[in-house]
Amino acid sequence: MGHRQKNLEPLSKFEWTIMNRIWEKSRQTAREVMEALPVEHRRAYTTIQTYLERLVEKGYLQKEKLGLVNFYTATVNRSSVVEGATSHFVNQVFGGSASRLAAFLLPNINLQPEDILVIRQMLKEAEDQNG
Amino acid sequence: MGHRQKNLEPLSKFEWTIMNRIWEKSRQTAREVMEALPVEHRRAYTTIQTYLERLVEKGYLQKEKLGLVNFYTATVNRSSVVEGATSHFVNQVFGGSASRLAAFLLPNINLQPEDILVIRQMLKEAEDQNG
DNA sequence: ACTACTCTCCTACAGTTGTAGTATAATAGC
DNA sequence: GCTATTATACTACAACTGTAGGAGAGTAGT
Repeated sequence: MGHRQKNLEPLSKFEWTIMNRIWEKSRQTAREVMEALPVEHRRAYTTIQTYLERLVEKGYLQKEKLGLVNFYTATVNRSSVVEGATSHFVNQVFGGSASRLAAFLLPNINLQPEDILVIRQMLKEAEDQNG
Repeated sequence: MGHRQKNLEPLSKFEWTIMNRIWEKSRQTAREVMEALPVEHRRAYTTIQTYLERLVEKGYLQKEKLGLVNFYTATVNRSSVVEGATSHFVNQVFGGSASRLAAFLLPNINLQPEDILVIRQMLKEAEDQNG
């Protein structure tokens, strides 16, 4: 499954929450991140700061100070991180077999008719590629 | 997506490794678990013991002492734990949308022709169920 | 100039995870 | 009966994760 350019420590639970926000909005301050969090993820302002700093140390974010305020931007793109996390998850839980994951998922989720169409289309493409 | 009967702490990385073995073989001793680990997961004997004890505390395993030796068995079945972990993962990484996960997976994995057949069949069933 | 606000930076601390040593008890071989 | 082996129970400890308080600096209002 593809590649990761850097060798970053995996994201923890709450770090994902933060990163998701930053990927969505690109340039963010601590306050902006904090205010965007849904109620169940509300934390003290300095807690958000701590996470942002740790994410800089881990190499996921870049910090830029404008005037008083720090602005944070992602240094890695979301899809490469998602890819790493997914393949790690598939290894851990499904012994590396993504089709076992698929087999598990499909009967358990509520697919909308349009999801089904999309997936059919992708299957077709996968098939054509393999000849 | 289904339900979990108990409210267990999530498994950590190495705990998954251990649990996978126990689910596969049912009743296991520390030594058996240890010897089954592939080279890259080799750990000291007492490390394995520590993990087994923690898994008992967390409620995933049950311990039974026969003579000197402790035997460990799973108290929860694999698929319910897998289900919990999968839905947690999907929430964290794909904002709760399993079809986004599917959309991500399909182009990135190498599906065998028979996997494709199986998935088509499951899609059909999903479709029939929704009417 | 004083006050209130808000930001950063530094420090702290408990819980979890990864890792294993040590003391002690039972057992098997000689 | 002594010795080597092996299992358990207990203890330890560093790194990482979740959480936040306090000190100090800049800024806006009065």
